[in-house]
Amino acid sequence: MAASNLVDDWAARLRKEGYRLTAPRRAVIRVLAETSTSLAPDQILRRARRYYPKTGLVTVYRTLDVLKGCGYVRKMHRLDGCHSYAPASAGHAHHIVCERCRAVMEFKGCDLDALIKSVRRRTGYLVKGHWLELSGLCPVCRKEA
Amino acid sequence: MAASNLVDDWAARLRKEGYRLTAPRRAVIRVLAETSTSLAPDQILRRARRYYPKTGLVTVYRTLDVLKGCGYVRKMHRLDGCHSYAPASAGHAHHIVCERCRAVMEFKGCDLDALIKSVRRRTGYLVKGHWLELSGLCPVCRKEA
DNA sequence: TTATTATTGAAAACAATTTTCAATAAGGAA
DNA sequence: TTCCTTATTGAAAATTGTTTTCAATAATAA
Repeated sequence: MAASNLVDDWAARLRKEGYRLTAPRRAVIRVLAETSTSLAPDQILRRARRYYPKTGLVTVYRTLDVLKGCGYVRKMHRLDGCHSYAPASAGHAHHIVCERCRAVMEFKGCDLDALIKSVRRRTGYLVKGHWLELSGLCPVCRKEA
Repeated sequence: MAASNLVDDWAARLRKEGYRLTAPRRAVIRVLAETSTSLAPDQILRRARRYYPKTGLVTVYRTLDVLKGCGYVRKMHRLDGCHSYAPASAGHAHHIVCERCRAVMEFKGCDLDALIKSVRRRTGYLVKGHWLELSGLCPVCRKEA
């Protein structure tokens, strides 16, 4: 989906949920809707300031919270820290992240049913949720490697 | 594997890698080898102090680093923060965590080959790694629910 | 246009982790 | 067993990342 449509969709949802669409908030939303890489708060801030120079770091965090609540962004997890966020679409999906350039892409259909059943049998746990994130090289970095 | 054997194994490996086996370090190792739940640094500290009362928080962090490097502990990831660690065994494995009591259990055999191939086909990414963590209710909490 | 109140961002506070540095102790060599 | 080397320690300080405070501003409904 094109970023500008994403921004509009997200904006409409936030408005519907009672949030106000301020300029700084829009700037942050736009950065997140447009990105093709995972971004940490300070990166989001720097980019948002291109659209609204007075954007504050706190607004970045607050807007991330709001967007997380709506399911529009998801936190990424890495061995060296879990500080980045990537856009997420509706429904159940996961991300694959490029180890090199941080490009992210979402995919659906994790197909973990068989594994979940097997783990349940082996451990006795009732499995209610899962976290899955793939990593590797994106098409661009693959070509350069 | 019994915790005392784990402690011995871990100690021997650390010694072999040139680390010294100090009393505080042993206390931390023991806590991590014995735990059946994921533990945050401050929790580890509190327990380690039962074995060696002068243990410092910094030693907890340092020992965690060392054990992570050896593959003996793994960081757990949660929506409300990624601060906990759980024991990990050699080879490729993942954890399932109880949402209620934080009990953790490791399982092998993630069987993601088919998914990885599918994602590769769909995204063009070369998949080189993955992170998987299951959550749910452990056998004990299941019975109480 | 006015009023309400959500939102802002700088500064401060908080939370988690890492670094500094003098003191201590593990462990190897003699 | 003793001595020496140096890894390790932990309190304090510093750093990093995030949240709270609060006066000012701005979105938006009436």
